[in-house]
Amino acid sequence: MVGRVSIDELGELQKAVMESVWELGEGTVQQVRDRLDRKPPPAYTTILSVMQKLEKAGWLSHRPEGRSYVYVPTRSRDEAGSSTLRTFIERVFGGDPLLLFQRLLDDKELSERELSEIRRMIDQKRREEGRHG
Amino acid sequence: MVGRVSIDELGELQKAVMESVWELGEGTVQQVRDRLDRKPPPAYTTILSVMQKLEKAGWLSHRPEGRSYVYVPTRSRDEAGSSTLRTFIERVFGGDPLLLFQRLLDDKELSERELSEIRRMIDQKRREEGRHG
DNA sequence: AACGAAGTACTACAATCCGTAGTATTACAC
DNA sequence: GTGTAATACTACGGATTGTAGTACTTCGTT
Repeated sequence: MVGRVSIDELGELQKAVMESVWELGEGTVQQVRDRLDRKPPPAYTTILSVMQKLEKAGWLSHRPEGRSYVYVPTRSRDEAGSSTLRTFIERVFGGDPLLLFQRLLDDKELSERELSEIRRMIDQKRREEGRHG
Repeated sequence: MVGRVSIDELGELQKAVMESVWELGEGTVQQVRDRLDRKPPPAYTTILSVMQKLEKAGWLSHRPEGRSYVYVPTRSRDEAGSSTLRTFIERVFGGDPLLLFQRLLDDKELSERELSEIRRMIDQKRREEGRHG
């Protein structure tokens, strides 16, 4: 089952672990465990298991360092967010990003500032692409 | 457990059933079953169970009509998409729609047409809100 | 060379969810 | 009343998640 591409297909703890690893850049089981602040801190082996499963699922890889393993995300938080967004648009909006955007506009209380910010982003993007039509 | 708000928290069959009901507007178990085209069509009672669970979870309601029940979505496809988007932005982008939008821009191969379409949507929205700044 | 500490590997298990459907029951048509 | 179609109720196997124990390895220290 190496195919969990989307962040929201992860369980709560799994997601929290991934967030920690992303924040840390990379980290050992201990470091991740310390960073999570959960009511009763999960056992070391719990976090270990979760991370091993995340590795099996393709979210993490590891390298030995000293006596322990340093776990590294296979994708940046951004990349993960991207595929998550992609599959989300696929699933919920039939693959059409414009539908998503329309819903975004209709739904959210976007301030005037945010609206102009979005326009600015678009113009920026246009400049990057070297087209001004 | 009445609180599954987001479409992507549904299972595959559950989602397919919801889509069918949305497409039909409303429908009986039979109608939904006929509309799904699955390799071996699931047993009538399977669809029935699924729909009963969906009702318990708040996605459907029903009214008696003739000998059977007509199931009705509690929310339109659009409304469901909206809450799904909301929870998605919450989960994946920390609640910031601009982050989502930025990722959308970075990610997707948006054509010039789509970009101007988006600008048009924004301007439209602005007019609706009666502000032009 | 033996011991202890720290870490990993492997295994397990309860809860929950999903798909799946059988069986029992009800209600209407004839 | 008999049969048919529908619903209600119950069950169950597989998967996933969180949870962690136990056993094994490895390295530093004595």
